[in-house]
Amino acid sequence: MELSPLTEAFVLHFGEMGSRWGINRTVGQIYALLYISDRPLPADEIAQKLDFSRSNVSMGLKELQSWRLVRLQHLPGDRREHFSTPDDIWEIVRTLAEQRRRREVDPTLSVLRDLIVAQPASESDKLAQNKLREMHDLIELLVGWADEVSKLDTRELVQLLKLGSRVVSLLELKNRLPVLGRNARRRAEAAPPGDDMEPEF
Amino acid sequence: MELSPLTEAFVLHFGEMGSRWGINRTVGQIYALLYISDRPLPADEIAQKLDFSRSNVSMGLKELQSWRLVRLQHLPGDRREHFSTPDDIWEIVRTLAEQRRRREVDPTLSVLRDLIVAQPASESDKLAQNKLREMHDLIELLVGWADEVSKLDTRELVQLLKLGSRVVSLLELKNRLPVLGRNARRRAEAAPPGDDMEPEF
DNA sequence: CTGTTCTTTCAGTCTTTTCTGAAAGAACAG
DNA sequence: CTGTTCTTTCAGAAAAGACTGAAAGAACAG
Repeated sequence: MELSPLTEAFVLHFGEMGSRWGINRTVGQIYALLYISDRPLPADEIAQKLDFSRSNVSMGLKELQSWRLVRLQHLPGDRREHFSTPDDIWEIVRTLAEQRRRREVDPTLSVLRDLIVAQPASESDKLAQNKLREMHDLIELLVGWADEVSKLDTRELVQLLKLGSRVVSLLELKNRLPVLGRNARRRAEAAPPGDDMEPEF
Repeated sequence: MELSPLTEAFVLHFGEMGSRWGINRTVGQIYALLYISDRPLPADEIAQKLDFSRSNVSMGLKELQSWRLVRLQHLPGDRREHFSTPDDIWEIVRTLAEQRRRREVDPTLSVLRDLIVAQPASESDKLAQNKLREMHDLIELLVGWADEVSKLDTRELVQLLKLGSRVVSLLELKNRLPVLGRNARRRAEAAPPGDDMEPEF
């Protein structure tokens, strides 16, 4: 591996973490290298820097492309394909969330729904179905939230995250002054129609 | 596997998902079985139901205990140890988040910090350090947020999640009427000291 | 076309991880 | 103590997953 010690440390750690999150070590290292590089890299250079076979890199890049995590581009005067990560790290997070959802969360919700509506074969199946419903509702709540906030632009999202749990006191303010809250919200830009509070708030 | 079709389907899917999230399939299945069961199960019963060796179950339970995801209890008149998951699914989510953070996120932040303060060996190391700083700050923002909201009780948390991105309009209301917002917030219970808005809001 | 350069595929090998059975250890009832 | 029941450990077997080299495929310049 012919990398600066800094890059090497990052790449190795990231590969390790990847394998703990269900991503193969090689793929994690390739991604880390692309992320930390200041320019798009061609596959043969990745292979050489990480000391993997060229074919392994090809497969890793294929995997990363299927996750939409890397961009392919051609540089003038070079026939090779060059790969890079998005410049905006928030875009990476959004992509990751979106893909995990599509690949793992949605299929899980679908399985849970099927099992919840299935005819229970016993009393204990009925109890089990209650548990599954609880899990289903929780996951749906979380992905619903994720959907909502992923619509925000980065500035708003950061603001929201920085506010953290203190947002709850805003909520309480709103509950205490419902009329003011509503009117003010009507004035807010970008409020889509049908966006009213749910009854329980 | 001597399980009702419903349980079997759930256990198999959960095992599959586990392996995509860096959790071994067996461990995922054991957890799924404990979750869906309406009573604590002893290890030998798990082994028999899932058709694993008794020793495999022992190792799986050890793993789950190290994640604090299962509870061990003794039933009167039975010498065997019985295992169960918490009744409150939100507690499971909190534990999972806490443990992943302790095991993966914190070590990553620590590596990133080390690399960011290291002496760069080149111009390109300096650029790399900027990228690492960006990643570090993003992760810190996310875990800071997670810390904050995990302090909320379940009712508040659900309320917040249901509100989704609409919370942004509350934020905007607050920005527009800062004095009112502040006064109202002072009145809110459970507002810890030093809880003022950051200057940028 | 032809030759060159780059990319992908895949069968087989190698590595890592998971799983098992056997044996040792622990807890306790009698 | 002793025997019984339950649990853990661990070396090796089995399975899964990752990686490679060789060969085929694709893109294009001349």
